[in-house]
Amino acid sequence: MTKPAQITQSLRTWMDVFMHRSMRGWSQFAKSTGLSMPQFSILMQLHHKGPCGLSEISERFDISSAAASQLVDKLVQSNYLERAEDPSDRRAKLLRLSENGAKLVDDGIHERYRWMDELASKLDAGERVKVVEALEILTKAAQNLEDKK
Amino acid sequence: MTKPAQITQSLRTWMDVFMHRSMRGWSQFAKSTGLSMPQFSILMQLHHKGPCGLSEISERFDISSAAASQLVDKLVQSNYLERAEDPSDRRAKLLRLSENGAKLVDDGIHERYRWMDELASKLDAGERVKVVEALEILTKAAQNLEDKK
DNA sequence: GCATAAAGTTAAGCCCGCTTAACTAAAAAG
DNA sequence: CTTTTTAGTTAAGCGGGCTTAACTTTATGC
Repeated sequence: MTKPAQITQSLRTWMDVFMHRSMRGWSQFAKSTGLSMPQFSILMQLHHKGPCGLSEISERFDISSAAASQLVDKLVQSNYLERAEDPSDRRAKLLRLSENGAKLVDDGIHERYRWMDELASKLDAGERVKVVEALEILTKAAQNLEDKK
Repeated sequence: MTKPAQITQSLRTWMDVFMHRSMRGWSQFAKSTGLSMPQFSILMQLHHKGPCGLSEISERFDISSAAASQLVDKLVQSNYLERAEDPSDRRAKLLRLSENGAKLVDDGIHERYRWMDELASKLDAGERVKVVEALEILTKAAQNLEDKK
């Protein structure tokens, strides 16, 4: 740890470049779908965490259940979500991505990956080895950090 | 290039972890300031690209000049922005961050960096060297990619 | 069984961001 | 000097997201 500032600086610079670029692509895609950001986020969440009830939506996004219900309703009407009864609790609803919704999310994810793939294609073999190794270190450290909380 | 999938996979995994985490912190901070996302984005943009006129705002965010004018007006009234006359063109206004606005942006950036710094602190010396090297490769490649467009 | 709690829905109302349209003022073009 | 273009503001109106409040339906605690 002779130069603690170095790693900090590298991470910050990379973060700036990376955030700037990927946020741009992300919001462009969201805009192109015609969905609002909250709507889009709900689809993404359903994708990552799987089907869930409405109460989970309202908790995770920190909005009232009324707001969640309305957002979900729009997504159901746009045919991105299916809202079924939960057989184990007839009060609850089971929300899941429709075929249409799943496709949209996949497209969005693919869009986010595109730039990364392009970036990878610019690296030579030696660079790739180094990058893979470093990213595995970072990913692992990040997951440890997350788990401890 | 024996395994083209490997680097792609590493980049994607890291991206998922990284995006998830930094988006969370970012939107939490935006919320805590009481500013809307468009308002916050304008401040960030002023910080990164320096003072500019209203027309640049409307172009960069792809909104009408009326919308930009209204957003800016709120930021001026909240004392985050200064709106002065451009001495070289009396039609134009010169928008710049106020002291207050600059502080807010700095806080936001610092908040975004916090997690990265924490991450860095979990690495040992050998890992840091590798990470620094890899991030420099990536950052450089990203900047090349950007310049060519 | 009955009271209470929990899951969702619906409606009224608010603020926000955005657009179009009409306008003012200043610069540029002729 | 007059016309046109450019920079910005203001107002009306729309749709979106959010909240609170009132309500229905189903599960749970006692």
